[in-house]
Amino acid sequence: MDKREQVIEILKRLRTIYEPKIALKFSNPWELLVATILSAQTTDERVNMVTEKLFKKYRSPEDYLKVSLEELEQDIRSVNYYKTKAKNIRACAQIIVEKYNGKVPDTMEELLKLPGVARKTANVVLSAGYGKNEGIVIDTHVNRLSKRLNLGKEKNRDKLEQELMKIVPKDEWANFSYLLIHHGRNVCKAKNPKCDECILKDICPSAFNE
DNA sequence: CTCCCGATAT
DNA sequence: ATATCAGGAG
Repeated sequence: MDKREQVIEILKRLRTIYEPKIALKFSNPWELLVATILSAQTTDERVNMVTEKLFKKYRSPEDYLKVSLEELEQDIRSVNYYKTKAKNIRACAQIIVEKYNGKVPDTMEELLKLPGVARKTANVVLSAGYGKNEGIVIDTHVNRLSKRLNLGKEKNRDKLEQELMKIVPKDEWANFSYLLIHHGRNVCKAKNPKCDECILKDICPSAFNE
């Protein structure tokens, strides 16, 4: 079985147990951008807890500019790196209000110019926010599972993304990312993966062999 | 490579 | 106590 066929089989199986959707809660691209910035090194569950209150208090990018940086920091204090993230969210809001008329950009090029936004965050906004398949979301889970499943071996995340883009059908790029992320959180965990109950164990080179 | 620097699981 | 969590910037 070559890698392309292996990917098809993996997608088929994971689709029977997960929805290929992002777990972050949001109702527009701006909220998605904020939630994704908050999600760095933080579980989606915690981000959703924070944003549930946050999005009621701050409705638009302008609202984030009306309060002090310290107040925004306190409102997101339970996520990791809250000071850096508060600064980045504020700076994003400023740029989006001034340069983009309050609308989050919908191209990779423009998104990458925003502070605190690299390819991972940009790919999330493009795929989950605008329905565009520009690339593959490479987060800690996609990175780990790709290596365990022997789909890619590049250490550099941008190179791994290029490697995976060659073996995953383009119309499945977004689905691939979100299915692997769900599986990474629930079964194929960084520590103590549950290989015995894994739906992929018979085709995984790393099963029971960590 | 280091810094950022909270909450939770083990 | 320590590893890890939907990372990115300097």
